[in-house]
Amino acid sequence: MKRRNTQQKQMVYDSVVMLDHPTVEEICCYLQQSNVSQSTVYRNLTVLMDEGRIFKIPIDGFADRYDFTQSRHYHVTCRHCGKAHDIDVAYQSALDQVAKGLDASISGHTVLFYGACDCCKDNSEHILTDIL
Amino acid sequence: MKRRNTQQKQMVYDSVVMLDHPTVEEICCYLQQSNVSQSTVYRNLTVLMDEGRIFKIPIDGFADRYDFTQSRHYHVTCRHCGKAHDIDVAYQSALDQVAKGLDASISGHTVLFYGACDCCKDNSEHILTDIL
DNA sequence: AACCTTATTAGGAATAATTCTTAATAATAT
DNA sequence: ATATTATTAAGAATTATTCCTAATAAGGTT
Repeated sequence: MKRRNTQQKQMVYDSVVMLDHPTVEEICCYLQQSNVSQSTVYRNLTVLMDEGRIFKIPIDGFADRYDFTQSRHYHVTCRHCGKAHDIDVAYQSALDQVAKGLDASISGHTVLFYGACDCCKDNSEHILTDIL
Repeated sequence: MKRRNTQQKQMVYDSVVMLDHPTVEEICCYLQQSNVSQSTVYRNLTVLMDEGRIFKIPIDGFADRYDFTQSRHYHVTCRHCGKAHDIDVAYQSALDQVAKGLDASISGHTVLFYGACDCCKDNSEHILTDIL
């Protein structure tokens, strides 16, 4: 089955790049004006992940988010707002080395930090009352 | 609101300890004979996470799994069978140090390795035909 | 440039996962 | 023992995701 380059697929990819670590809902909302259907968004997210052009960031208690593949980096996910933020950590290759020593054939790894992002840290009182 | 120590809550906790990184479904199945309802399982998993006694392992493409809090460790999640396996990695404190330097108040971190677990690596042909 | 072939789409139905609702129960304090 | 109220079972409701089908359009061929 040869893959086609459809406008919808490109728009889904573009929205992942354009929006900042969007959720499915945010992508759908953004593409709603372009008449891209919800199932098309889901399907193309899967396709783009298969192609390695994007990947998913699991967020505990909130909707998963998507990021496009550029330089390797990790993420902080915020317990208050559920957003993801890029961070650079020096240990990628060290952890790759660890992976080689494991009794499993590892194809990759990720590090997830969780806490309050810069934005929520400042307004933590306000945010907490919003949430609780 | 003061928390109670119910039999059901204890059974949910015990099943997370007893079963090996179970999914919600596996816990429900295990507790079915004890007449613990599904919503009680969900509710108590949330409660136990709030109390810090258990935590969730997100598994891409498969159901989330749960683990109980003991010594700090990371996990390998298998792309074939969706199971989680414990691993020890030397970088916990190094990554904690990284967290301190970040422009966010970090409360924790985790590392997720993904690939084929020992079991699936051996039977990868068989497993692949099962899946694809 | 018109024509095939067939992957992809829109739209909605179907399914699966999780949360919510309510009256009954049982854990804990008094 | 009794009272208070958090917790429960059961299932309804909601939400997220996948599946289905006829119509469309991408991209190769002439």
